[in-house]
Amino acid sequence: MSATSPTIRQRGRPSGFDRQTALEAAMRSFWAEGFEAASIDRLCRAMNMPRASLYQLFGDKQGLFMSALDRYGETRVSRVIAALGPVGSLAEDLSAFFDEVIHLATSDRGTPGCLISCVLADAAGTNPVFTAELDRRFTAMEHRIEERLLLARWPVDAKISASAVAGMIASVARGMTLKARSGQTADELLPIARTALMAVTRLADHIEK
Amino acid sequence: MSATSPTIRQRGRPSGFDRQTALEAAMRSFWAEGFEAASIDRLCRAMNMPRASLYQLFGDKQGLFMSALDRYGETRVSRVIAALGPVGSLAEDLSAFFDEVIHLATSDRGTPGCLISCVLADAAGTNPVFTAELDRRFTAMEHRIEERLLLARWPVDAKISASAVAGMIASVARGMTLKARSGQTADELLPIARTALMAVTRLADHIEK
DNA sequence: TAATTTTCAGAACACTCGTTCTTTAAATTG
DNA sequence: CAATTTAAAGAACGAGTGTTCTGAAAATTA
Repeated sequence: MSATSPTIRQRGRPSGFDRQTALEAAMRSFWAEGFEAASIDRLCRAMNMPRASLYQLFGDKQGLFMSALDRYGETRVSRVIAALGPVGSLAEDLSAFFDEVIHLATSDRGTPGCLISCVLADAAGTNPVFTAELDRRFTAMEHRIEERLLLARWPVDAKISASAVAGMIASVARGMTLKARSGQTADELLPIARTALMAVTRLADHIEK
Repeated sequence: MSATSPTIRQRGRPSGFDRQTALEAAMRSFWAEGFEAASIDRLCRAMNMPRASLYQLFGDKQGLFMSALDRYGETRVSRVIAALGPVGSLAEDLSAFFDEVIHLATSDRGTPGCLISCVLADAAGTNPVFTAELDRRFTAMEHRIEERLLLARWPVDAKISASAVAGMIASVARGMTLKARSGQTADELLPIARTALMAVTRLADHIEK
């Protein structure tokens, strides 16, 4: 064991909460209720964290939400991105991508839809910090998809550009999470994914320069 | 002039607001700020309507929001639906459909995105009334698109069903309104629409039973 | 003009909001 | 065992919430 081990005891009273567990709980609260509707009172209770610690760690409600978004990106969006591989063929990876999107938006009845597409998008209406954050996360996702398309030799000078196709794929995925928010199950979303996959495949087969 | 004309004067003091104008203002407030963030105080000011009249006419905040959704459907969604025609070919009508979606979500800087996809979807997270309303409006839109596809002789027994394609088209449209919420302009959304249109066209050309 | 009816303007209400502060509790250090 | 340090628990704060109530204002009817 190293002397500078990260598990050395702090000096004062040890905290009774785990930061990651607390952040997971906050993320889920925002996801279920929305940014405005999630109250600090309920957040503290769900996080098992006293108000003082919450404000010391995250600054304010907006800061907590941003941290919750980070955790969402690291634990949820990362799985969707990872499905893009490259693992198999483009079609196989896109299919896996959509499967992950559907799983993310429907697997937990308490948190339907997507934290970014359903909650952050609402909050982005008037808050410029959230608008920028939404744009950043949307753009990052599209770049990952575009990269995967280019890796599958999508012509850079095609009439329908890889970035446009990536934008369409991302739009379908987001639209599907909205449907999940309205109570649709995974089974009901699958046909949409299959259609989008088929459409992209057909597009790839008939690229005109 | 008929004796039972709808414009006969009321008995007491006339109201100083116009119901449709007020509802338009309420709709725009919710659209910009979200359901929770839009306060009754600001709503009354924007609607030029006293609190008492608001509560008498709409019951409560939720009732006002539902009425605002109705107006949104009648004045905004109706234009998108109308573009489906049938006016020209399927491709032409779908193109017009996407044009209307883009216009709806980007034409007014103060109300980016879509009231249903960006605001109602957030509120639907925990409120079952809103969940049901979101499902109803989503389903209605998809049925209209499916009807248009069937009118263009989309085979009822196709491997990729008309309802699945309609679901995909609606998903793309909704995903585009989310992008608009993040600040994207009409020009930036157009490639997504063009790609979706091309994809559906390719799909229609290669339907396997 | 007097009585009646409806609306208006805003005070009032009971809460809840996000945030800060104070006191007590629990750990380590010397 | 003190002294110190950190966290916990929750009271406190001012502002804002959705909603209801009250008295004055403005129209019509008789």
